[in-house]
Order: sequence, then structure tokens, then C-alpha cells
Amino acid sequence: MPSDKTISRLSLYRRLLGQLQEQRVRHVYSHQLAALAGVSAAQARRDVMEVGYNGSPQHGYDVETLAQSIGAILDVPGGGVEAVALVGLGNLGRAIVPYFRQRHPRLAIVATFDADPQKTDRVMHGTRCYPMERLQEVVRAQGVRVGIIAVPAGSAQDVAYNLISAGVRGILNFAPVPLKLPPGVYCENIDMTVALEKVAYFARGMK
Amino acid sequence: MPSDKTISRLSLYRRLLGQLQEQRVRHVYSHQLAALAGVSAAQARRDVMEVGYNGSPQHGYDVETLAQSIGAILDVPGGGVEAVALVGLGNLGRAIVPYFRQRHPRLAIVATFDADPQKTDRVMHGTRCYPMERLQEVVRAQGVRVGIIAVPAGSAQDVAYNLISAGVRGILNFAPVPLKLPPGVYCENIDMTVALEKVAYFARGMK
DNA sequence: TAGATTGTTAATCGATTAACAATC
DNA sequence: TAGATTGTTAATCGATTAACAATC
Repeated sequence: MPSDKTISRLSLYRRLLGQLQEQRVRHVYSHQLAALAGVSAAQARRDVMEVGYNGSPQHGYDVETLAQSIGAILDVPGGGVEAVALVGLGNLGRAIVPYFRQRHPRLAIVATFDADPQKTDRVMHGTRCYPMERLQEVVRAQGVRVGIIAVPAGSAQDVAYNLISAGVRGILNFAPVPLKLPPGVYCENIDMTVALEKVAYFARGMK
Repeated sequence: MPSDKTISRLSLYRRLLGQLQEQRVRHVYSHQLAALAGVSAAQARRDVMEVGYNGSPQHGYDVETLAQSIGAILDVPGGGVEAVALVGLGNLGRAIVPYFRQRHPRLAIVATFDADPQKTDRVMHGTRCYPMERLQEVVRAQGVRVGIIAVPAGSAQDVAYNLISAGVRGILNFAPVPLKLPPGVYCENIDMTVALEKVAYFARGMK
């Protein structure tokens, strides 16, 4: 199994290859791919090796074939669409729905949840918002295995527990608090406050 | 200079310590801090050592003093507020303003910018939105050294160049594309699409 | 062919953890 | 004091890079 850093880079490579395809570029060399993605050429070579598609010393990598090979690893088998649930429709949650809709048609947010009755039982950006009480029922019914948490820090752990009970095995957590999770659940944290504080810190040390 | 991972954890520790202070907890042990932050006890000890405040074998770390010591590293010297500029008021950009306003009073978004004339020259969440043409002028005038990029991938590189020309030395980049930056500029990328794709991939491999 | 590029191994680098004497 | 915890070094681990023969 590739490391999570490798998967991140593969995902990025595919997106960049997609842009090249639009410009009808046939072949790409590892150092070109590396420059686009901002990694070393050695890194790009190692990553491409992981997908099992071999390039040639003459032409490098065929753009379309490489993108397909990456897809074979990253996408759900059979060409289907993966169902995703989003919990929390605050400022951030409301921004996330159209963001992913636009950018990733194969990862579809099929349901959203919020504790505020004013937001529930309405359709927003084509996705229905359910009350928090129905979370487990809906997640189970739709076969959701990926959840996005965009609730305040105080309720994030509870939400995570409910998602996992209902069958979710991967969580993208925007709540600014680390989650305690059982083994067998993968979690990726995006802590924007920490990120900004880090940028401010290092910016201070620059020139 | 601490590594960027260390800084991330220090930022997280401080937030967690703040929650403990509200509950009037006086002392914390490294293994307790580690459990809260989801890291190993060894990690927490090493990180705390970096701030230069020494604990005691009897009482562990004094919560308030430790938080202050972390602040001495992370915050702008003199107790001031750091000015931040946000470029791009799409779905994500509009969510970011109130998000940071609420969570981090010492990092203040003092100006926003957008290319759409319908959005500019208005005040949103207490922050004025300027047209893109005035970016360098306003950033220079306000002494901004930290920028947040939330524009489409196609214009992100241009925006980064303009920010840097105007004196910005740290960038938080939400645009789904790696930026080419000169030395002396620190950049942190938050690529939500990559993050979600990664979560979906690993969720598939779970049980 | 000649030469740039690929696949693959060895060397390097950095971060994390384990271990333990010193401490209150 | 006794014992849990701290400060600090050595060992481990994993990821990244450098190097180079094989290839078309």
C-alpha cells in the first residue's frame, strides 16, 4: 500500500495531466511532471513507478495512459461514484458543497447534516440537508463510507462517533480538534487556523 | 529554528491549553498533553522543550506559563496584531473571513480582493473588498506580510507574484495548484480536493 | 548509433521514538 | 523518602535523494 504522501502526489499528478490533455500534449518526461508538481524528478519517477505503468526512454510517459493508470489506483473500481456525507453547514460547510461539486464529479456529496432546524429539510446546491438525528439512518441507507466534518470543535468527536457507527471509514476533519478514532478508520485533518498561524510564524522569519 | 511540524503542534498545544485554562486546570503532564493532541508523549516532551520553559517532575507543566511561552514563539513580538490579506471572494473566500475572525483575533484579515466588480468596494464581515488592481498598493500601505490565496487555479500564480512584489513573505494557498515561489517566501498549501481524494482512497482499503 | 530517460538500488537525511539518569 | 515525571541522548524508522546500469 502506497504511503499517504504518495497518494497525495498521485492525485496532484492526475490533475496536472488533465490540464495537459486539454492542451493535447502526448508525452511528458519525469522532470517535466516534477516541475509542474513542485517535487524532485526522483520523487516523480518513484511515484509513477507505483502505478505500474511503464514509460519508455524515448518518449517518457504517455499522458493519457498515465492518467488512466493513476485513476485505476485512486478511483472507486468499476467507474462508479463515491458517496460522501458532509456534517455541519456553517460558513465553511456551505462553501464546501459547491467547491467539491465543481471539482470532483466522482466524489459526490449526497447528503448534508446540521443541528440547526432552520437549515434542515431543505435542498442546497442540489443536496438535501437532514437533521442531525437522522445521520446514522441516512448514512447507512446511502452506503456512505466517507464523511466530512465541518462542525464546531465541541461536537466533532460525537459526530465522528456517529459517522463511524453508521459505516464511515474515512473522515476529512475541518474541526480544529484532533479526533480519537478506532483502528480501521482513516482521518485527514485540515486545521486552517494552525496553517495560518504557521504561515505567519515563518513569514516573520523571512528577510 | 523549529521545523514546520513542530510549529503546527505548538499551535495546537496552545489552543488545547486554552481550553484547559477555561476549566481552571493548573498543571498538565506531558502524557496528558500528548493524549489531547493525539501525539506520543515523547513528541510532546520534545516540543515543550523547544519553547524553553521548564516543567518540574512534581507538577509537570504550569498550564498558563506554558501557554505564554508558546505565545512568545508563535505571536508577533510586542503583543500586536498581524495584518493578513485575502485574495478571492468565491464560496471559499467568503467562508474564510468569518472563520478566522472568530478563531484568531491576533491574525486579522484587514483587506480582501476580488476581480469581480460586483464584489469590490463593499464591506463584508467588517473587511473592505478592493478591486484586484489595487492589490499591491493596499498591501504595501497596510504593511501586510501574510496572504491567503483563494482564487481559481488559473490566476493563483499571478496573485502570488503580486502579493510577493508588495512585500508578502508568507502565503496560505487554497488554489489547487502548486505555486512557483522565490526563496524567502514561505508557503503552505491546503488542497481540499487532494485531501478528500486521499480519504476516499484509504477508506476503501479499510475493513 | 548516440544520448536522454527510465527502472532500481544504495546512501542520505530528518523526524520520531525508546531509553535512562537526573530531579523534585 | 519513593516514585512519577522531566530533560536529553542514542536507536529506530521512514521517506527522499543520489547514482547508475539498462533501455529504446
